[in-house]
Amino acid sequence: MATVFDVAKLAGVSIKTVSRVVNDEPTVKPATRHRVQQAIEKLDYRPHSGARLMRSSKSGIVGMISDAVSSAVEDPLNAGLSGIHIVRGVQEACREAGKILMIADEGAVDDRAGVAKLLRTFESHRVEGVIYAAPFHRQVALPLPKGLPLVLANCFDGLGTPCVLPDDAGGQALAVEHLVAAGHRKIAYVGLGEELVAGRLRRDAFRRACREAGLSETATPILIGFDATSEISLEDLRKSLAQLFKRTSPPTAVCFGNDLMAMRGIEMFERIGLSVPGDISVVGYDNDENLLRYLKRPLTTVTLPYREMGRAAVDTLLHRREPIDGRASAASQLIRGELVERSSVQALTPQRATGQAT
Amino acid sequence: MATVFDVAKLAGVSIKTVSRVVNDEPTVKPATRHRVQQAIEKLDYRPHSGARLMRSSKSGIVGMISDAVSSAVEDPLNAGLSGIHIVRGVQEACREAGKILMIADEGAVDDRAGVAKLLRTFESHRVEGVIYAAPFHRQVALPLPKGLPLVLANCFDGLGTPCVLPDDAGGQALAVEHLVAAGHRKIAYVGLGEELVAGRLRRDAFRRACREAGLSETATPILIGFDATSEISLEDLRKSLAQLFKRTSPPTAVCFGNDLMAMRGIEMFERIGLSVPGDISVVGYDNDENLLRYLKRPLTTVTLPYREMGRAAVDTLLHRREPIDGRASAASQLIRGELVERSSVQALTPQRATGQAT
DNA sequence: CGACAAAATGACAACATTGTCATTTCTCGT
DNA sequence: ACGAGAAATGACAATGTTGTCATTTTGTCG
Repeated sequence: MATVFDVAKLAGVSIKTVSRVVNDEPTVKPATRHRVQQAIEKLDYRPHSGARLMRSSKSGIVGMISDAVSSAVEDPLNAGLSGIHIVRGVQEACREAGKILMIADEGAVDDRAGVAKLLRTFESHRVEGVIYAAPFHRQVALPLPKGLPLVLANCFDGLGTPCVLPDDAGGQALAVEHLVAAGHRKIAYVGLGEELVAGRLRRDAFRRACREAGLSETATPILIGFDATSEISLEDLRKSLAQLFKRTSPPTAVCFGNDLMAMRGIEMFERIGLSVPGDISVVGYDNDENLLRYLKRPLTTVTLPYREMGRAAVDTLLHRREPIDGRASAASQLIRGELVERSSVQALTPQRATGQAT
Repeated sequence: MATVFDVAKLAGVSIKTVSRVVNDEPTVKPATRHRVQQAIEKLDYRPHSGARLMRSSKSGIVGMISDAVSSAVEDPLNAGLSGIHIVRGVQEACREAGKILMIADEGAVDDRAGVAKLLRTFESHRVEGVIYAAPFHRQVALPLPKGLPLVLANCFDGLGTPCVLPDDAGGQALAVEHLVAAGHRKIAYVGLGEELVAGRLRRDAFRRACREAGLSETATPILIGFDATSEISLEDLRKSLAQLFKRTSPPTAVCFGNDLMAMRGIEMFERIGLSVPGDISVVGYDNDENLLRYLKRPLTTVTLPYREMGRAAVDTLLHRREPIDGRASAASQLIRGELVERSSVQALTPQRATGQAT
């Protein structure tokens, strides 16, 4: 393969001038530049990124650790496509920043030794930074790389490593506010397990938003701890829902922990003769388009802003926003997801809403 | 960052010995090896891949061009997850071969200039080869890289570039054979558009398999040209199906062009009072697990072996199987998908099967 | 114990590029 | 036409590693 020397000789210039042309430096006469470009073309010259890296120590490569692809394939039921969306955001942002992305997907993001090994590989390639993406909002304990910027996406450690997280609390509040604005005063919450960070955050946010809207705890019952991928758990949910709607004054709306759960919930409602949104309004969470495309009833839901999170992670990595006050100030970054209105929420007529509430 | 020199000094050996330890060469005394490893550990030394590449010209990197991630995110309706599965296969195989995978996803795999640019980038990084994956079985016209092995996955050019393709014909035959073995003698085919390579291959294979099973063309009607993501097309399909089942002797089974179409078809059958598989047996194509998880009725279908194709592509790239006879002999490689039996096909009792056929 | 082969280690060049700094070539204003 | 300053170009070192070949150390056998 041709080198700068070959190009220089053919163009009748020094190797340094070739380097200047290749790197788009301004101090080259147009005529010279053109001659060099011709020579490059003719010889099919490609700059040797290795040699380049040795001098400049700017690899232009960003590393990413994610199990998005492997779990989308190997565990489609649980994983969904969340990780893919984060990867996409990272890809986009990298492209815009002119960086090349190197993704390591070993399937086992939890394996500390495995992650350490990946980090070592990345260090060998002198990547400019690493993004670690978790499949769901959680705490992690990673081996921290020595001289390598690291940004966590969809997860956090307790150690001040910069991270980008979904604003679960803000999103859940959005859902409640939307329902309240539509006139609902009796809203049930059917949530994820307590063991999930998102489960805890959203439940608390639901509670707080209801309180702020002046809804009593009796009017806003909380059912929690369901796993929509487990048949047993769904059976539990069925029973709980049945009981809930046996009340004298049942909810007019339900916030579900995620879209899959909302989908299962809607199926249950329809089976017991409740129509959505006629009899009961429903709000999901995640805005999982891959799931929603199969739903007959378009679901109003809150977006989990994975793609934006990926973008934000790259942004944080490359522009390394300086802490404005204090050092850990910008370490954790919340990304707010928006509410997507579809047709699973009905606006109650004021009379009916107040009529039932009073 | 520490270099071989630092390590050598600390361990009291020459840089060459350090290199030997790093590269696991056998001619190092255990004691020396240990000393060097200690030094490496202590200094947090990471071999500089750039410098390494300069000498050895073995980058250990495989390049891949795919729009899997971008289209899974941006166009979930059409794209599905096919590309993701290919990527997964490639990832796996790369890992097993100790190679690092560099994925370029610019979203526009059709853009020749864009692809050319990506190839240039890969060449700069001295990747050991490039895999180009198409989102569906098709012909492509790529700018061919000069000194870089290229393998096509899920696509082919007419120029003898090595490629890995799904065995659409073999798969469709499998479906027909399965139905015939279950006693079906009147089988309809509801297929993809003619403009698709897979559509043509599968239709022809269906025709051939039926002929080989001794089924007449009247008993095996072919309806073709539907697009399950288009409402208009689905309406057409509805009409065509209605007409088909008005016959005096309607089919007892239907092969659909893909799983999504099968899903829509089943919905239509149920609407007109036909139960699956009681009244009508159904076979899909693709084995798209991401879709199938939402189906109530488990669908018997033929796997599109994307993952295996990814693996095979890497295999071809790295081991570069020598042509056994002739030069283009191994250029095109067909990967057979298996039939996955679920519960959408009913075995007809022999009496009934023959009774209706005669 | 000495000789000789084998094993272990080392010295040094080469790889392809960019940074530093020096040198040459223009461009103007007089 | 000349000189000053700016613009363009070039010479050469430096980067961190591995390949080549030389040298030293170790082990073995008579």
